[in-house]
Amino acid sequence: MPERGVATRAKLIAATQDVVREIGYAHATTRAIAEAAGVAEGTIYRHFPDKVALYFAAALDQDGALIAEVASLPKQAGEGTVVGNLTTALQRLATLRERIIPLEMAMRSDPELIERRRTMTPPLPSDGPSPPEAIAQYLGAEQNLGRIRRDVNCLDAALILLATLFGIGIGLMPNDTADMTDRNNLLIRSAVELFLHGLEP
Amino acid sequence: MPERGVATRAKLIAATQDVVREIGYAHATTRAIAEAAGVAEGTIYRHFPDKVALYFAAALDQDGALIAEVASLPKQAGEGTVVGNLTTALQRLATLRERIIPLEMAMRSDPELIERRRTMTPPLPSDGPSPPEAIAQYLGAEQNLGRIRRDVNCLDAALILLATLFGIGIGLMPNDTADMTDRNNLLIRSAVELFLHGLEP
Amino acid sequence: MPERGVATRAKLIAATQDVVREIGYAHATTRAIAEAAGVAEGTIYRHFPDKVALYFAAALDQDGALIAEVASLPKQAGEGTVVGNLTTALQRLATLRERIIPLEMAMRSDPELIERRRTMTPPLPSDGPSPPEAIAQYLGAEQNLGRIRRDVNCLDAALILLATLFGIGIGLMPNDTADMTDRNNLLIRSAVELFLHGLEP
Amino acid sequence: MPERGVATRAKLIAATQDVVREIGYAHATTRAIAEAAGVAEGTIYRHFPDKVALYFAAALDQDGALIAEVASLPKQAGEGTVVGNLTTALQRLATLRERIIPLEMAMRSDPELIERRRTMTPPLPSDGPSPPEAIAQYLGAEQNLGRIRRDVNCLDAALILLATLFGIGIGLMPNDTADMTDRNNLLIRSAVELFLHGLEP
DNA sequence: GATGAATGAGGATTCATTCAT
DNA sequence: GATGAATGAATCCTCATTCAT
Repeated sequence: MPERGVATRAKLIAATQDVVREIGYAHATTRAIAEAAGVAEGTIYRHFPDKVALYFAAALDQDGALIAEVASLPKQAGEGTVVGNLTTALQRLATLRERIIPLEMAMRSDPELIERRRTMTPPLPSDGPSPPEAIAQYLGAEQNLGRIRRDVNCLDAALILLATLFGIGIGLMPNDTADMTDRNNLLIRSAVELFLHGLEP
Repeated sequence: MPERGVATRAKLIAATQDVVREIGYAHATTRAIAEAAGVAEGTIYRHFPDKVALYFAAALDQDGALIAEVASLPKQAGEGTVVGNLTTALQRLATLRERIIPLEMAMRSDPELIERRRTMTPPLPSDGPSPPEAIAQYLGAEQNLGRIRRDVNCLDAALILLATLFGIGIGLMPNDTADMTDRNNLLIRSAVELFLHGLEP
Repeated sequence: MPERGVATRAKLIAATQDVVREIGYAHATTRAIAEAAGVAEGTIYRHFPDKVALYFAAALDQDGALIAEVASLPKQAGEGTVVGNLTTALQRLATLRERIIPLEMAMRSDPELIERRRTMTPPLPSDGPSPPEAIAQYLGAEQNLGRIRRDVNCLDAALILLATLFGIGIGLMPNDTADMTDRNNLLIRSAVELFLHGLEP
Repeated sequence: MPERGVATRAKLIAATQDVVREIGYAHATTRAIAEAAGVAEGTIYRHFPDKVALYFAAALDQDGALIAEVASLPKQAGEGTVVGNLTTALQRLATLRERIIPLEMAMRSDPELIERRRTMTPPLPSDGPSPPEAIAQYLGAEQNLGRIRRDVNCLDAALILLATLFGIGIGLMPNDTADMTDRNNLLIRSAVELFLHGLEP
């Protein structure tokens, strides 16, 4: 049975994700977040010491889900096709991160958040590989199976794949497309195919 | 020789780029910008109708330089290697955009700026292809020369390359490296090589 | 043997005195007081209608003890020395009031408390003389015994003695002394001696 | 010719003294002070870094006048009567401090202000003796002239006199008298006479 | 009696913008 | 053109108080 305030905390995290996505990090005020969560402004401070702590909770909210998602990737080495495995994994990551992309951007561009993250006690000992690690492990396993070129640095390749995913997620491209999710999933597949087959004939 | 006001305008734009990079878009106040520019706060409003206009001027400041930079790319088709041509071009873009990456992020994630950009009169009739267009043209030319696979959508490939560049520029990767520029240039080269040769054996 | 609620009430009063002394009247929040008392914030309102009532209870808490302390003073007229009798009485008052000096200051300088006190029903029919009255009575008795000059207004003298005591208690003097209580007791004795013997040769 | 904001600064200091006296230190909000000064709330922060700095400026506002007032006291040794000299000096001090007594109390009872004062850079090298020093010097000079007993510690006596003045100023006595200033001046004279002649016959 | 989550008015402070100089 | 004092709405946060448990 959930204690009295667990639901409120969850509402605040969801509201933060929604508000930052809808009106932007710079305009996501405590007032707007409280209103979206359907609680009083003061209630925020019963659950989080300050606004930045709420941002962090909202941004890291799905870290567990992300890690769980990619944890199984290395085991898939040898099954199906490399393109298929990576495309599926990246598309799932993209879906999971859709809500928090603006928060991730803020955490990477706002020096206040960067510093805070640096000095923050890590939330959990993270019982699984992070996305870049998991992808690098998967690529390494495929390398051993001969399905990936031997002269490739797997960690760099994983980072580059994720950088591409991030760039696509931000909507680097002219974003007047109606269904952004579909468009992005197509681009992710194209990107993976390009990465695998190469541009050269 | 620039008149008095022109120099002030340039100082404000440079100060905006510096301040946004150093303390973040959300914390870049008019006071901080004016101080960095060495002018009084009120002076901002002699050159720009409001703060958002200053952001735009700062963010689009180097659009001309970017366009000039990539304009020559299509003409290089057939010369040197594809990897070399793209690597050089992307590294130059990265260098030019280093100052304004945080502003670009803000312009893509802050709905206020997105809307403002939508309703803004385009600054110049854009006397050249934009970076994605130029890269797509280059890839198309190489395709005609047989140096790029025929079954590749050149515009998508260009967008994916730029998304990767953007993701790298944001510092998606653990950014504890001292010389970020060198690290990024290496990653850009790796990314281009991956894109060209593919991961598959 | 006190019931459950009586002990809680006492804890709240003691906590209020402690907290006001430690962090100041202006910063003594209900949260801090409840925490110091080891009870929940809501519990305060089970014992007092509001925070001001708690302040009053804490400030007047030792009025009974003060009155009891000075009640015996007039009877001492003629015994020992005047200096000794007054010094002992004032030092005892100082000790008793040590805990509540900041609350007394607040009750004399915060118009909200002053007004509230004015309209408050007097807590007890005051079964004894107040400190100024008791001291004045004592001085009058000594006057009759010829140990105090006849041309002295005893009530004024008592008020002045207490004003001095209050000024000393506030720590008017440079308060870097380690043991403030000892220093104050010495000053009280010096003050009484000055008052009695006079500065003139 | 006073610069643009000197008058505003003075208005803010006067308003702070008035508001703290009228509604108490704990209720003297920036809003109330700004309103009393006839300026916008934000204007406070153009002249003072924060509210505490404004309190300090208001509390120390008349330190120069106080020091100037007592500076001449030691030179009066031997002139007139000791009672007259001290009474006049103390009554003048009382008048000068009337506006700031509540602020002085706050500065002595609020740990935040005490700490701030401790770490504050002294406003001026204070080109004169402080009130306790000046009074002690005066008493010492009279001692040399034989008008004060030799076995008296002049600094302690000065501190005790000022403690009495402070206690009287706070209104330790039942403060329902209409004209508090007159009543206080009478008490000050009585206190000085008591101090000089002593209570003993 | 006791709790502590929730409240929302109010607090200090910031900030984009204006305007007299 | 340039200044910087003034503005006041808006921001983050606090706090006395209430109430369902």
